Amino acid sequence: MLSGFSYLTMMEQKKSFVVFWFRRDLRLEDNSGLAEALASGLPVLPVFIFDRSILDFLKKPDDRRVEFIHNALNEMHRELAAFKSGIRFFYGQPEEVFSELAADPGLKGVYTNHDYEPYATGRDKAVAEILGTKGIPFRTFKDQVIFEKEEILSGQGLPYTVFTPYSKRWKAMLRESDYKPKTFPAVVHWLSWKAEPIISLEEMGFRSTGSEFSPKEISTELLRHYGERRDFPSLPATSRLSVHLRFGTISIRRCVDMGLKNSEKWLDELIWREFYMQVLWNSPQVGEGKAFKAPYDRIPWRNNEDEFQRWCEGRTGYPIVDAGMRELNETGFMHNRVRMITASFLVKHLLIDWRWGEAYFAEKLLDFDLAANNGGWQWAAGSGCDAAPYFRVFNPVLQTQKFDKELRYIKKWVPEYNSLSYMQNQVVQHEFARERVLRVYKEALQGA
DNA sequence: CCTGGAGTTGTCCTA
DNA sequence: TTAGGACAACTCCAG
Repeated sequence: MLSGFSYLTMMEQKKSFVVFWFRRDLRLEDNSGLAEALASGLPVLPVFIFDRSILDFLKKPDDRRVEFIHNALNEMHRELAAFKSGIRFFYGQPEEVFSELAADPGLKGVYTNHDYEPYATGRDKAVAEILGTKGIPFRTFKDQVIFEKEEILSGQGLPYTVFTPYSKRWKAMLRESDYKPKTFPAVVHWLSWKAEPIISLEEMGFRSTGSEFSPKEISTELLRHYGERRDFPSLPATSRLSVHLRFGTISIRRCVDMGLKNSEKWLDELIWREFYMQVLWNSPQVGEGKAFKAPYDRIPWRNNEDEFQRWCEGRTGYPIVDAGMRELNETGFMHNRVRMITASFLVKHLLIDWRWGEAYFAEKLLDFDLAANNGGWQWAAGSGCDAAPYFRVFNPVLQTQKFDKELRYIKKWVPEYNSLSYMQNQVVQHEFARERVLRVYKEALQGA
């Protein structure tokens, strides 16, 4: 669906312009590629493509992520109206879109930010080739991370596979680098054109869920207490910025600045994000269903469908596990501590393949990010890069005593936690499951 | 090449 | 009641 494009072609034929292509960087401020496009001196036409090959893959019409993206774009679209401009929206395949765009002799370049996932790199390569045949430069920039790809290497020149030395090196490099916000030139030229309203969710087969999105402000007060409060799921003590970092509605440079000033612990979380991104970049097989540590692919998973269903729906009979799954199902978010508990439970207590859990989280999480989700699941399963040792089995009861002693979180999501029928219906007994997983892992990994 | 310290988030048993 | 070690070695990484 490329309608409306011919108007632009006719109007702009005489005039040179460049395109800025938004993807995971849905903001106008401190946006590397956008700042570069504006610095080109030519009028900038902002473009967004609702990518059919991604949208057609999504299962449900009420997808919170599509709605989030839609909202973020609409906001920028309205801001750009003040400049008599707006985002040019497309609904289709990126290759098709750029074949059409490249037909305009006025197009002098396409600017965008680096996107590191396997699908994205393939897509960008194809787009670069299409543009290349017309002699149109495709210029891409680092924006969503401080350090990317192979910028952080060990003394042996290899990518790190252990977090702590990686983070030390990351912090040392930060001290010598310029991570300041990318500012616009004094005079900016947006392409002036008669922009149309954003394509509706309904036109693309989606509908609004009415979800409320977390604010993208960071409270310095929250960050100052982050280290000591972040593990308690009943407290509003985490930043809730994961979704904004996922879609680029907030700048990583601004976050790092806040972390440096207010919370080393939170800064570490931002470094974890980059750590897992570089793991995926340097070991792309982890994104294709492979265990980072190959011997872990020998584990004979039980993969009981009924038990998996109970885990998905929050009916395991373990209140802290069920609370987490219900929070996820109802809101598209789950507190970090509870992500670990639910993941450990699926993999260790139920002996279900971590890929099943990874796929379920991928479908449900508003802040879903391939690198972080895969890294987290492989960490929980023990199969990952810098994984938890396999004999570390979370005890749901002890975790509750430590992190939800007053049962506030549990009562919110599992009000029937105290009923006899609920308590008598545990999917598996902890002691039994613990001994079973230790035995199965040990046997599978023997001689590895 | 060698050396040695260290490794996100835990649990359980023993003394 | 509480502190310490086992759990499993292994590999990473800096010096």
